[in-house]
Amino acid sequence: MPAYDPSAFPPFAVTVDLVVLTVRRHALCTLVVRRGEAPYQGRWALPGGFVRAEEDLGAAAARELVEETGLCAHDPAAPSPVPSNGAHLEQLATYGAPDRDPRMRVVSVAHLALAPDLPAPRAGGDANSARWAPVEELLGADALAGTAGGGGIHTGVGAGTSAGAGDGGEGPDALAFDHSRILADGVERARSKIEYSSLATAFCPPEFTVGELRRVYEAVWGVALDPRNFHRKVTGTPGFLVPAGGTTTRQGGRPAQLFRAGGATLLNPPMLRPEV
Amino acid sequence: MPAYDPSAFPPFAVTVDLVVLTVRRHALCTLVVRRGEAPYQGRWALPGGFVRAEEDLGAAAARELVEETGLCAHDPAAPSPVPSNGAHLEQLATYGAPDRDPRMRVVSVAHLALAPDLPAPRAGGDANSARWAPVEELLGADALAGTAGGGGIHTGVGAGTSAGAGDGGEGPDALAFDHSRILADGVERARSKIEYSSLATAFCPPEFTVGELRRVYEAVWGVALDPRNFHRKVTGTPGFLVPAGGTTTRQGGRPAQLFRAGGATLLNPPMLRPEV
DNA sequence: GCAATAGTGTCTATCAGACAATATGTA
DNA sequence: TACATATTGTCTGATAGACACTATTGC
Repeated sequence: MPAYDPSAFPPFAVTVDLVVLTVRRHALCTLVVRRGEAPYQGRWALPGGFVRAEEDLGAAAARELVEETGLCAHDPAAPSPVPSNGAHLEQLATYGAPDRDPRMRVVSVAHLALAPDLPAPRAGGDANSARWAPVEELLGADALAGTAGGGGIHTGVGAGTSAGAGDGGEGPDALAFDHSRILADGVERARSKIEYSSLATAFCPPEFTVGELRRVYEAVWGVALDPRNFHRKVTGTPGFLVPAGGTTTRQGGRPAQLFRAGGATLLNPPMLRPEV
Repeated sequence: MPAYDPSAFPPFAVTVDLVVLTVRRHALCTLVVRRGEAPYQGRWALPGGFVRAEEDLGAAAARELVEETGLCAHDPAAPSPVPSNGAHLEQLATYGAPDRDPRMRVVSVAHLALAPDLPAPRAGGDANSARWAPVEELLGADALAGTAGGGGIHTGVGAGTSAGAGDGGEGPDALAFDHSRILADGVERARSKIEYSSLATAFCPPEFTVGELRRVYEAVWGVALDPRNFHRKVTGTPGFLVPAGGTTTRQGGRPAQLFRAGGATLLNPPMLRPEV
């Protein structure tokens, strides 16, 4: 089989970037690393790196994830009996505007990872070069208000994906490259996907309480939910939660039942995100 | 600004592939072209091509779309008063398994296009090299049954996106490369997105009747819907449909009111897809 | 008249949203 | 005791699903 004529197509570099989300102290946070070199030297950016020559895109994202956080990616396609540990990892979208990297033509396949609250990040041991940043701080309050950008619900990355600057503003605190837009798209994906899937459990430890799960929804959506209706909804949806047996008082107050994520991945009918 | 050291990263070719969907004779159909060269010579494949050196990903997809169908892509991000003509175009997912093309490392950014029923395709004038193929014929009946594959609702392209063979079988009628999987992902995206958005109107001409819109839903979902409840739902959702003024009898029977797509893009509450 | 489609009215079961009271821990 | 959280019950409004009938065209 002859190879392509190399002059027939332009060469690209392909990278993966990671939107790693977690819930810390009632706030949705994402992992950012400080850039050590130009361009955007000293600015915060999403973690990422080059895809290797014989490496699958998902494998590259999983490798970057373990390098940055120590988290083992949990492949939702693989038949694993229980979400052992590991984070949820899925492809988000691909960003390839010609001028998104001033050095050369780079196409980045962004991935979205959801993880339980973690110890402080360790980026090569340098404590000052990686941190969990509240999403609100990076994107501005308008991003919390809901479907602000053109994103709409779900993965609706329209043709505008590669269009210009991000929603998160262009100030000196904005993320490097087009990472503000990537982050905004990832956050919107997470917000919409917890509506109709059991993905919110990916933010929780293996065993968790109904209240902890509710606080995940409240942090991701930025709203307050009625504890009674929430309890009725999640315990009444077949396959969403299965009792783990024990109780815990780690949240204070009356002991709460512990649950594990059930086998159901799709919620029907979905959780309803309050209007505004 | 120094360029990267070329030895620091492997070279990739980047392509766009198109899942162009339409509704023809009560069936969901997709555009396929016959391959003229190895590999997979003579097999049907999704249309696509290389991204040019200074070209945005969405622009490359729009260019391929107009080349293959003559359709002008309608950018949902642009503030156009009315969906003039043109098809809906959005990014779908990216496929980059190392062995997906035996000749070299190719990463393909798949896009999804939705269009009204069109005249027969014209692929360079060769009538025998392009056609509208019923999706059911390409993917098998199981794909019509609903959320068969690992896809789940929405764009939930999990980490399994780049995993091996497609759902559509490996028989001699299967599409080239991993295009069966790409098609399956695109179909699932369309099926889920018409639930909660007004995207079904992208399958209709600029002016259409409630019955025509209902037949779009029935073709895409592969189910029968109650005409009365459907009529109540779509006419009762603010901003979904606006009366165009006239009537038509092109479907036979009593004249039906004509509508245009309203400004609303998100449907709240969504259309409910019947449970199998 | 017959066939085909369009359009409307009603009943019911289900469910989301709004509300308060009690239970059981820790400080 | 004071406090914090968990857990359960009820009412009401909105709506999806099921169902039958009339309206208006072309043949």
